[in-house]
Amino acid sequence: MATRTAAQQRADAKLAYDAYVAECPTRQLLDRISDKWVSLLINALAEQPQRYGDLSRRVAGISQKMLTQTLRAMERDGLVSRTVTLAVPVRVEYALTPLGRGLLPVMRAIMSWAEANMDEVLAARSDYDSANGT
Amino acid sequence: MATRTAAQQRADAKLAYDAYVAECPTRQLLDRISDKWVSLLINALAEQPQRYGDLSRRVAGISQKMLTQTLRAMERDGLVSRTVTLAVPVRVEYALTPLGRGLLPVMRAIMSWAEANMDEVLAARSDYDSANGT
DNA sequence: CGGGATCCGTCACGATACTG
DNA sequence: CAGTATCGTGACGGATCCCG
Repeated sequence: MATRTAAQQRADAKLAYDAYVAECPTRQLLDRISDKWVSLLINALAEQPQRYGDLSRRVAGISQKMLTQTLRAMERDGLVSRTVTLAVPVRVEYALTPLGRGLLPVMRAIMSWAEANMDEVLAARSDYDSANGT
Repeated sequence: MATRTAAQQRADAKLAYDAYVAECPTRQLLDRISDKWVSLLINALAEQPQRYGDLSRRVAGISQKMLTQTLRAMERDGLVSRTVTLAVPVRVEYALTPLGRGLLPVMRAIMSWAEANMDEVLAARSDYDSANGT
């Protein structure tokens, strides 16, 4: 329970002391989209609707906790749908909603940029590192 | 020193256990871009080059620690430049590099999507919340 | 003074174990 | 198979101090 509550109170706190957020509510959404796991999950689900275990393997680095937590948050925001098929092994399938699917072009744009400029970033990175010794 | 080291070891650890990352190095970049503060700072710096204190006020919710840390990471990746003008009060100005400026269209796309679909997300959110009671 | 490093408390995260 | 509960670590925010 502490998980979502914590995220919530951070958002609330921000709204309280950050006028910039208040006059531009899209910051909340940008925060949600700018989540590491959200972007990965959206891309994963873009290929096809997938089950919990599939996503767990597809994204690989994610823990069950964060997978559940992120999936819940995305479901709450209407980005993904959660379909439970009651069977002997319970089957839960996650899929992108039309709303979530609308994020795909944006995600693809990010991926494209990353692919195109990866080497430049790597160069800058090693450059910076060599300048700082360690 | 623990700051950059931490970010480093996370990246290293990921490369070690995540095969999906290995075959698609753009994931590292997506991680960097998908950072909450990075996106806000890019947007802030897009308007104009700004000093440390300006950014601190502009982004508001950010702590000095995270501001410095994120700025360093972005500088390392060649997204921003750090110019120190030696004067009585030291003047440090941060600006987007051409590489970082290339991220602007993507960021603007995200912002546009957020603006366009904000109400839908909010609706889904309250819908979900009312279904869950608390 | 402005820029930033350091210390500390807290909370979010990751790994593991357990349940329906 | 899909999740929840528990626990340890470390990342983050806040305050303080330092340096040019």
